[in-house]
Amino acid sequence: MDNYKLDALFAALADPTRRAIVARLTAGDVSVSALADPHDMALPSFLKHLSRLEAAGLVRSRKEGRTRICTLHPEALAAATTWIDAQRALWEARLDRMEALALDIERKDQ
Amino acid sequence: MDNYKLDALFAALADPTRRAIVARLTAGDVSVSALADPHDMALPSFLKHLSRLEAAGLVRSRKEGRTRICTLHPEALAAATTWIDAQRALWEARLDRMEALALDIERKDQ
DNA sequence: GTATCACTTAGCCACATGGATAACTATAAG
DNA sequence: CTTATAGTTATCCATGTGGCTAAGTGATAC
Repeated sequence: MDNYKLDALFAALADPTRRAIVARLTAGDVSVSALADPHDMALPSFLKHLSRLEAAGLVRSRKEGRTRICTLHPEALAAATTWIDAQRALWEARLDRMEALALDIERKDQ
Repeated sequence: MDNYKLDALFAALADPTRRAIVARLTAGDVSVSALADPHDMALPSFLKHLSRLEAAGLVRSRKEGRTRICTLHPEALAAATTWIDAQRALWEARLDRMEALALDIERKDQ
């Protein structure tokens, strides 16, 4: 459901810098420059990663004076796990059908 | 862990065509042309999507005569859910710490 | 009030990605 | 043995992405 959201979400997670940002934010809110510090990268480059996370709904931020504080919104991850779990369920359903069929054939063979 | 795998995996899932391929394959193995049929796209373009799924370990394929049969390998999805679950766990741990701290302060105030 | 700090915006560049066509290979089918 | 089928390979193109520098803005600090 809502394909474009999954696009943005999975794409946001498909980069080590952005995953590191998410991981860092699980420990609490952080300013942009503190978030950027461990990443060997110019600020504008780093900001692009942040905006992609915001676009995906994973991070929100508020301005406090001249600094911007970022907050994680882990609920956004649910869309990803929901999709993945749905695929696993379909796969299991298929295995169950195959097993049922196998039993059926076995029964008829006797 | 194994960052480059997560890169490929999340990137593979960040496209509606590729997610549709995965969903289709949960129902059983399919030849390339049958897989491609519902997608309004030239075969070579479609094949690129397939190769990205194979590169991510989500799909494998074998050749039977002149046709190629694709199989889903849903175990590959585990890397994604493991990472996501780890983030959720970190987030919960943080909430717990905050709650403990709040109780502590409350106690001292009395 | 001037310097500094913490972003922000604008623009540039190399390379990746998603799409296409055209031409090729290998296995059936007739 | 010729034709059709099912992929495959090689190129090409437009756009997106991840990085950069340079210059701007607005809030603090001195």
